[in-house]
Amino acid sequence: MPELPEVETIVRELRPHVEGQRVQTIYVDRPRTVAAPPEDITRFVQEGSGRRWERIWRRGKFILVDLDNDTHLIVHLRMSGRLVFKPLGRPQHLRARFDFTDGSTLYFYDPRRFGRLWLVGDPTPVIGELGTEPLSDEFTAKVLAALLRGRRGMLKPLLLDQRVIAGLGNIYVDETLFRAGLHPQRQANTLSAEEIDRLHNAIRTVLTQALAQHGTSFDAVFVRPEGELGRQQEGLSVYGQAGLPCTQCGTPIQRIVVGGRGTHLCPHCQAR
DNA sequence: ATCCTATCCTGGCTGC
DNA sequence: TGCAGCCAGGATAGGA
Repeated sequence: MPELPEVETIVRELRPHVEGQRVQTIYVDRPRTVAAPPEDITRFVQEGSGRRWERIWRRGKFILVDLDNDTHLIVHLRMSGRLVFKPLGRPQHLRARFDFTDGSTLYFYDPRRFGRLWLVGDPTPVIGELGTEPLSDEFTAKVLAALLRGRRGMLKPLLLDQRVIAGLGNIYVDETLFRAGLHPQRQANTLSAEEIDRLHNAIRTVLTQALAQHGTSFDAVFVRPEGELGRQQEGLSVYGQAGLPCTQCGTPIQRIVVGGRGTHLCPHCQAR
């Protein structure tokens, strides 16, 4: 499940190989894979072919490629998408392929078919609603406090909302709340200044540590572009640890459902 | 604003 | 061993 650290890892590792490259041919498996132009493989292939990839970057969990004609290729991996330089998936899971003029190829695999590709003139309609970048300098405790103000819903669904903070997913929200010592079902606007500070700190620390480990390859869903795995799965405190003793206090880690999402927590360290 | 449910999908697991 | 059924999960849409 690629979240911010995984997507950032992918972008960093793709960058030296794809920036400056020109696309010769594109293959797309089925109309559904193309979000824009809507389900139009022909136009996607036509307009994307021959273009030079000027710059690759990330916003939230979206991967963006600025093309030489002022258009943009956008990729979202959703649940199970991967971008790799060598065939690293079952052939029937191949959703798209970009062949560059130097002979190299970028493969887009996605078993669950939730991932999407866009080719747009203006990326704003795709990424315009996204909230703050949690690792940017703009994301301060004060900004977080403002985001929590007036929110009467639960903390976890709020942190998962990409319009509020862009890039957190199920794994890192659970890890963040554990680190901050906060219960996922806490009402968001009831946090003290000290708790907001802890939460702000936890978000940045958890994401930074995961990034340093090149992401989490939990059940090997996430694979880096050259085939390596991330290492953060070894550093998880609560996600996927149900029944195991908490690293802080020994209490068994609990799994509950919050907002329809599997949620992992230590009932002692994260009291209500 | 918030919550809940459904939808999209398939691999992998559970239980019989 | 085989098979049916269920579930995870990012994002979005629709209804309450």
